[in-house]
Amino acid sequence: MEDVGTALAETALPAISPLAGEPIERADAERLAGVLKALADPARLRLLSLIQSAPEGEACVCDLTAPLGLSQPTVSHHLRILTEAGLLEREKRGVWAYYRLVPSAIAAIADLLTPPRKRATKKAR
Amino acid sequence: MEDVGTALAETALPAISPLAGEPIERADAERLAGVLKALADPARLRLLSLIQSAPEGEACVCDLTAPLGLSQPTVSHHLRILTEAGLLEREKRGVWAYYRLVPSAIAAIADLLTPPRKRATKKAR
DNA sequence: TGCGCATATGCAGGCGAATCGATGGTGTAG
DNA sequence: CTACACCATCGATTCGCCTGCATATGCGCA
Repeated sequence: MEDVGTALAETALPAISPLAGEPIERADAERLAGVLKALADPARLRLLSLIQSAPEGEACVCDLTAPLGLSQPTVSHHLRILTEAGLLEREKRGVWAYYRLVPSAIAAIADLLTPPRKRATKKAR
Repeated sequence: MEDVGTALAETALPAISPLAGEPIERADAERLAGVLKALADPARLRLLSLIQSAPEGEACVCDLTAPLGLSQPTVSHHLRILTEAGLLEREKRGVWAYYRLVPSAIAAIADLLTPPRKRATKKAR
Protein backbone atom coordinates (compact mmCIF):
# COMPACT_ATOMS: atom_id res chain seq x y z
CA MET A 1 0.00 0.00 0.00
CA GLU A 2 2.90 2.31 0.62
CA ASP A 3 3.87 1.98 -3.01
CA VAL A 4 0.75 3.78 -4.05
CA GLY A 5 2.06 7.13 -3.01
CA THR A 6 5.39 6.59 -4.63
CA ALA A 7 3.73 5.49 -7.80
CA LEU A 8 1.60 8.60 -7.84
CA ALA A 9 4.60 10.84 -7.49
CA GLU A 10 6.24 9.11 -10.39
CA THR A 11 4.41 8.00 -13.48
CA ALA A 12 1.50 5.85 -12.39
CA LEU A 13 -1.35 8.27 -12.58
CA PRO A 14 -0.31 10.30 -15.61
CA ALA A 15 -0.13 7.09 -17.59
CA ILE A 16 -3.75 6.13 -17.12
CA SER A 17 -6.98 7.83 -17.98
CA PRO A 18 -10.00 5.88 -16.83
CA LEU A 19 -12.58 7.92 -18.66
CA ALA A 20 -10.74 8.72 -21.84
CA GLY A 21 -9.90 6.05 -24.36
CA GLU A 22 -10.03 2.35 -23.83
CA PRO A 23 -10.71 0.37 -20.65
CA ILE A 24 -8.02 0.63 -18.03
CA GLU A 25 -6.04 -2.31 -16.79
CA ARG A 26 -6.63 -3.94 -13.48
CA ALA A 27 -3.32 -2.81 -12.04
CA ASP A 28 -3.89 0.79 -13.09
CA ALA A 29 -7.35 0.72 -11.58
CA GLU A 30 -5.94 -0.47 -8.29
CA ARG A 31 -3.31 2.26 -8.24
CA LEU A 32 -5.82 4.99 -8.95
CA ALA A 33 -8.24 3.49 -6.45
CA GLY A 34 -5.48 3.55 -3.87
CA VAL A 35 -4.99 7.27 -4.28
CA LEU A 36 -8.71 7.94 -4.32
CA LYS A 37 -9.10 5.86 -1.18
CA ALA A 38 -6.74 8.26 0.54
CA LEU A 39 -9.05 11.09 -0.46
CA ALA A 40 -12.32 9.33 0.32
CA ASP A 41 -12.38 10.07 4.02
CA PRO A 42 -14.01 13.01 5.78
CA ALA A 43 -11.17 13.49 8.24
CA ARG A 44 -8.55 13.51 5.49
CA LEU A 45 -10.53 15.88 3.31
CA ARG A 46 -10.79 18.26 6.22
CA LEU A 47 -7.07 17.87 6.85
CA LEU A 48 -6.25 18.87 3.29
CA SER A 49 -8.63 21.79 3.53
CA LEU A 50 -7.23 22.93 6.86
CA ILE A 51 -3.63 22.73 5.69
CA GLN A 52 -4.33 24.54 2.45
CA SER A 53 -6.15 27.36 4.21
CA ALA A 54 -3.49 27.70 6.90
CA PRO A 55 -1.54 30.98 7.13
CA GLU A 56 1.51 29.81 5.22
CA GLY A 57 -0.19 26.93 3.48
CA GLU A 58 1.32 24.62 6.03
CA ALA A 59 0.38 23.28 9.43
CA CYS A 60 1.70 21.00 12.12
CA VAL A 61 -0.12 18.22 13.90
CA CYS A 62 -0.75 20.23 17.02
CA ASP A 63 -2.76 22.76 15.00
CA LEU A 64 -4.94 20.10 13.42
CA THR A 65 -6.09 17.93 16.29
CA ALA A 66 -8.41 20.51 17.81
CA PRO A 67 -10.33 21.53 14.64
CA LEU A 68 -10.82 17.91 13.68
CA GLY A 69 -11.87 16.69 17.08
CA LEU A 70 -9.71 13.61 16.74
CA SER A 71 -6.91 12.31 18.89
CA GLN A 72 -3.31 13.11 18.05
CA PRO A 73 -2.39 9.55 17.01
CA THR A 74 -5.39 9.42 14.72
CA VAL A 75 -4.48 12.71 13.06
CA SER A 76 -0.92 11.53 12.63
CA HIS A 77 -2.22 8.35 11.08
CA HIS A 78 -4.32 10.23 8.51
CA LEU A 79 -1.42 12.53 7.67
CA ARG A 80 0.69 9.47 7.07
CA ILE A 81 -1.91 8.06 4.67
CA LEU A 82 -2.07 11.32 2.74
CA THR A 83 1.70 11.65 2.62
CA GLU A 84 2.17 8.10 1.37
CA ALA A 85 -0.43 8.82 -1.30
CA GLY A 86 1.71 11.70 -2.51
CA LEU A 87 -0.87 14.33 -1.62
CA LEU A 88 1.12 15.84 1.25
CA GLU A 89 4.77 16.52 1.92
CA ARG A 90 6.33 16.57 5.35
CA GLU A 91 9.02 18.87 6.63
CA LYS A 92 10.29 18.54 10.16
CA ARG A 93 11.50 21.75 11.78
CA GLY A 94 12.65 21.23 15.30
CA VAL A 95 10.08 19.32 17.27
CA TRP A 96 7.26 20.15 14.91
CA ALA A 97 6.35 18.44 11.66
CA TYR A 98 4.89 20.79 9.09
CA TYR A 99 2.71 19.43 6.34
CA ARG A 100 1.86 21.12 3.06
CA LEU A 101 -0.08 19.76 0.15
CA VAL A 102 1.32 18.88 -3.28
CA PRO A 103 -0.71 20.78 -5.90
CA SER A 104 0.56 18.73 -8.81
CA ALA A 105 -0.77 15.52 -7.25
CA ILE A 106 -4.26 16.91 -6.83
CA ALA A 107 -4.12 18.38 -10.32
CA ALA A 108 -3.12 15.00 -11.70
CA ILE A 109 -6.18 13.37 -10.22
CA ALA A 110 -8.39 16.15 -11.49
CA ASP A 111 -7.01 15.81 -15.00
CA LEU A 112 -7.71 12.11 -14.94
CA LEU A 113 -11.35 12.79 -14.21
CA THR A 114 -11.79 15.34 -16.99
CA PRO A 115 -10.78 13.69 -20.25
CA PRO A 116 -13.99 14.06 -22.28
CA ARG A 117 -13.86 17.84 -22.08
CA LYS A 118 -12.04 18.90 -25.22
CA ARG A 119 -8.95 16.80 -25.55
CA ALA A 120 -10.78 13.80 -26.93
CA THR A 121 -9.37 14.35 -30.42
CA LYS A 122 -5.94 15.48 -29.31
CA LYS A 123 -5.25 12.70 -26.88
CA ALA A 124 -1.97 11.19 -27.98
CA ARG A 125 -2.21 7.72 -26.59
CA MET B 1 -25.76 6.30 2.45
CA GLU B 2 -28.20 6.37 -0.37
CA ASP B 3 -28.65 10.08 0.18
CA VAL B 4 -25.12 10.71 -0.97
CA GLY B 5 -26.00 10.15 -4.57
CA THR B 6 -29.08 12.26 -4.36
CA ALA B 7 -27.14 15.01 -2.71
CA LEU B 8 -24.56 14.96 -5.46
CA ALA B 9 -27.20 15.29 -8.11
CA GLU B 10 -28.60 18.29 -6.30
CA THR B 11 -26.49 20.91 -4.64
CA ALA B 12 -24.12 19.16 -2.29
CA LEU B 13 -20.92 19.10 -4.26
CA PRO B 14 -21.15 22.41 -6.10
CA ALA B 15 -21.49 24.17 -2.77
CA ILE B 16 -18.21 23.00 -1.36
CA SER B 17 -14.63 23.34 -2.45
CA PRO B 18 -12.23 21.56 -0.15
CA LEU B 19 -9.06 23.04 -1.60
CA ALA B 20 -10.20 26.53 -2.40
CA GLY B 21 -11.04 29.01 0.32
CA GLU B 22 -11.65 28.22 3.93
CA PRO B 23 -11.88 24.86 5.68
CA ILE B 24 -14.86 22.79 4.78
CA GLU B 25 -17.54 21.75 7.23
CA ARG B 26 -17.77 18.31 8.67
CA ALA B 27 -21.03 17.53 6.89
CA ASP B 28 -19.68 18.68 3.53
CA ALA B 29 -16.57 16.59 4.02
CA GLU B 30 -18.70 13.52 4.66
CA ARG B 31 -20.78 14.11 1.54
CA LEU B 32 -17.75 14.56 -0.67
CA ALA B 33 -16.08 11.58 0.94
CA GLY B 34 -19.16 9.53 0.18
CA VAL B 35 -18.93 10.29 -3.51
CA LEU B 36 -15.19 9.72 -3.57
CA LYS B 37 -15.70 6.42 -1.80
CA ALA B 38 -17.84 5.31 -4.71
CA LEU B 39 -14.92 6.08 -7.01
CA ALA B 40 -12.20 4.63 -4.82
CA ASP B 41 -12.61 1.02 -5.90
CA PRO B 42 -10.78 -0.80 -8.69
CA ALA B 43 -13.85 -2.67 -9.85
CA ARG B 44 -15.94 0.48 -10.05
CA LEU B 45 -13.22 2.43 -11.84
CA ARG B 46 -13.02 -0.33 -14.41
CA LEU B 47 -16.80 -0.33 -14.69
CA LEU B 48 -16.84 3.37 -15.49
CA SER B 49 -14.05 2.91 -17.98
CA LEU B 50 -15.74 -0.05 -19.62
CA ILE B 51 -19.07 1.71 -19.92
CA GLN B 52 -17.53 4.89 -21.28
CA SER B 53 -15.54 3.03 -23.91
CA ALA B 54 -18.48 0.87 -24.95
CA PRO B 55 -19.80 1.20 -28.51
CA GLU B 56 -22.68 3.53 -27.70
CA GLY B 57 -21.27 4.77 -24.42
CA GLU B 58 -23.57 2.38 -22.65
CA ALA B 59 -23.44 -1.22 -21.49
CA CYS B 60 -25.59 -3.79 -19.75
CA VAL B 61 -24.61 -6.03 -16.87
CA CYS B 62 -24.14 -9.09 -19.02
CA ASP B 63 -21.40 -7.27 -20.97
CA LEU B 64 -19.53 -6.26 -17.84
CA THR B 65 -19.28 -9.42 -15.79
CA ALA B 66 -16.81 -11.17 -18.06
CA PRO B 67 -14.26 -8.34 -18.46
CA LEU B 68 -14.29 -7.69 -14.74
CA GLY B 69 -14.04 -11.29 -13.68
CA LEU B 70 -16.65 -10.77 -10.99
CA SER B 71 -19.96 -12.46 -10.39
CA GLN B 72 -23.17 -10.95 -11.66
CA PRO B 73 -24.49 -9.99 -8.21
CA THR B 74 -21.23 -8.27 -7.40
CA VAL B 75 -21.28 -6.28 -10.62
CA SER B 76 -24.88 -5.33 -10.00
CA HIS B 77 -23.91 -4.21 -6.54
CA HIS B 78 -21.14 -1.95 -7.82
CA LEU B 79 -23.41 -0.47 -10.47
CA ARG B 80 -25.89 0.31 -7.75
CA ILE B 81 -23.25 2.11 -5.72
CA LEU B 82 -22.19 4.19 -8.72
CA THR B 83 -25.76 4.98 -9.65
CA GLU B 84 -26.65 6.07 -6.14
CA ALA B 85 -23.56 8.27 -6.15
CA GLY B 86 -24.93 10.02 -9.23
CA LEU B 87 -22.10 8.86 -11.46
CA LEU B 88 -24.20 6.47 -13.56
CA GLU B 89 -27.73 6.48 -14.88
CA ARG B 90 -29.77 3.38 -15.53
CA GLU B 91 -32.17 2.75 -18.41
CA LYS B 92 -34.02 -0.52 -18.65
CA ARG B 93 -34.86 -1.64 -22.17
CA GLY B 94 -36.65 -4.96 -22.21
CA VAL B 95 -34.74 -7.47 -20.17
CA TRP B 96 -31.51 -5.53 -20.26
CA ALA B 97 -30.47 -2.68 -18.00
CA TYR B 98 -28.22 -0.23 -19.80
CA TYR B 99 -25.90 1.98 -17.79
CA ARG B 100 -24.26 5.16 -19.02
CA LEU B 101 -22.15 7.61 -17.08
CA VAL B 102 -23.13 11.16 -16.14
CA PRO B 103 -20.38 13.49 -17.38
CA SER B 104 -21.53 16.43 -15.29
CA ALA B 105 -21.07 14.45 -12.09
CA ILE B 106 -17.50 13.52 -12.90
CA ALA B 107 -16.79 17.06 -14.02
CA ALA B 108 -18.16 18.37 -10.73
CA ILE B 109 -15.72 16.27 -8.76
CA ALA B 110 -12.85 17.29 -11.00
CA ASP B 111 -13.69 20.97 -10.58
CA LEU B 112 -13.65 20.55 -6.82
CA LEU B 113 -10.09 19.29 -7.03
CA THR B 114 -8.87 22.14 -9.25
CA PRO B 115 -9.65 25.36 -7.39
CA PRO B 116 -6.36 27.24 -7.87
CA ARG B 117 -7.31 28.07 -11.45
CA LYS B 118 -8.07 31.72 -10.84
CA ARG B 119 -8.84 32.11 -7.18
CA ALA B 120 -5.31 31.70 -5.85
CA THR B 121 -2.66 33.87 -7.44
CA LYS B 122 0.33 32.17 -5.91
CA LYS B 123 2.04 28.88 -6.72
CA ALA B 124 2.90 27.69 -10.19
CA ARG B 125 2.40 24.53 -12.14
C1' DT C 1 22.41 14.45 31.66
C1' DG C 2 17.68 14.42 32.57
C1' DC C 3 13.04 16.17 31.81
C1' DG C 4 9.16 17.68 28.92
C1' DC C 5 6.82 18.41 24.65
C1' DA C 6 5.58 17.11 19.84
C1' DT C 7 5.15 13.34 16.98
C1' DA C 8 5.06 8.49 15.39
C1' DT C 9 4.01 3.56 16.00
C1' DG C 10 1.67 -0.94 18.03
C1' DC C 11 -2.23 -3.04 19.44
C1' DA C 12 -7.07 -4.11 19.69
C1' DG C 13 -12.11 -3.26 19.28
C1' DG C 14 -15.77 -2.32 16.29
C1' DC C 15 -18.01 -0.99 12.13
C1' DG C 16 -18.55 -0.97 7.26
C1' DA C 17 -17.60 -2.94 2.67
C1' DA C 18 -16.65 -6.50 -0.98
C1' DT C 19 -17.75 -10.85 -2.56
C1' DC C 20 -20.44 -14.96 -3.67
C1' DG C 21 -24.31 -18.40 -3.77
C1' DA C 22 -29.11 -18.74 -3.70
C1' DT C 23 -33.48 -16.75 -4.57
C1' DG C 24 -37.15 -13.89 -6.58
C1' DG C 25 -39.08 -10.88 -10.22
C1' DT C 26 -39.73 -9.67 -14.93
C1' DG C 27 -39.79 -9.61 -19.78
C1' DT C 28 -39.09 -12.49 -24.08
C1' DA C 29 -39.35 -16.43 -27.01
C1' DG C 30 -41.26 -20.68 -28.53
C1' DC D 1 -48.75 -21.38 -21.20
C1' DT D 2 -44.13 -22.72 -20.28
C1' DA D 3 -39.34 -22.22 -20.33
C1' DC D 4 -35.48 -19.30 -20.44
C1' DA D 5 -32.48 -15.18 -20.04
C1' DC D 6 -31.32 -10.97 -17.53
C1' DC D 7 -31.15 -8.48 -13.48
C1' DA D 8 -31.84 -7.12 -8.47
C1' DT D 9 -32.03 -8.42 -3.70
C1' DC D 10 -31.01 -11.32 0.53
C1' DG D 11 -28.10 -13.65 3.74
C1' DA D 12 -23.58 -14.95 5.20
C1' DT D 13 -18.67 -14.71 5.25
C1' DT D 14 -14.36 -12.49 5.00
C1' DC D 15 -11.52 -8.57 4.89
C1' DG D 16 -9.93 -3.93 5.56
C1' DC D 17 -10.14 0.45 7.82
C1' DC D 18 -11.11 4.12 11.36
C1' DT D 19 -10.44 5.16 16.01
C1' DG D 20 -8.48 5.50 20.63
C1' DC D 21 -5.33 4.00 24.30
C1' DA D 22 -0.82 2.97 25.51
C1' DT D 23 3.83 3.38 24.34
C1' DA D 24 8.18 4.43 21.84
C1' DT D 25 11.16 7.88 19.46
C1' DG D 26 13.22 12.33 18.68
C1' DC D 27 14.32 17.03 19.77
C1' DG D 28 15.14 21.11 22.70
C1' DC D 29 16.03 23.10 27.06
C1' DA D 30 17.60 23.61 31.93
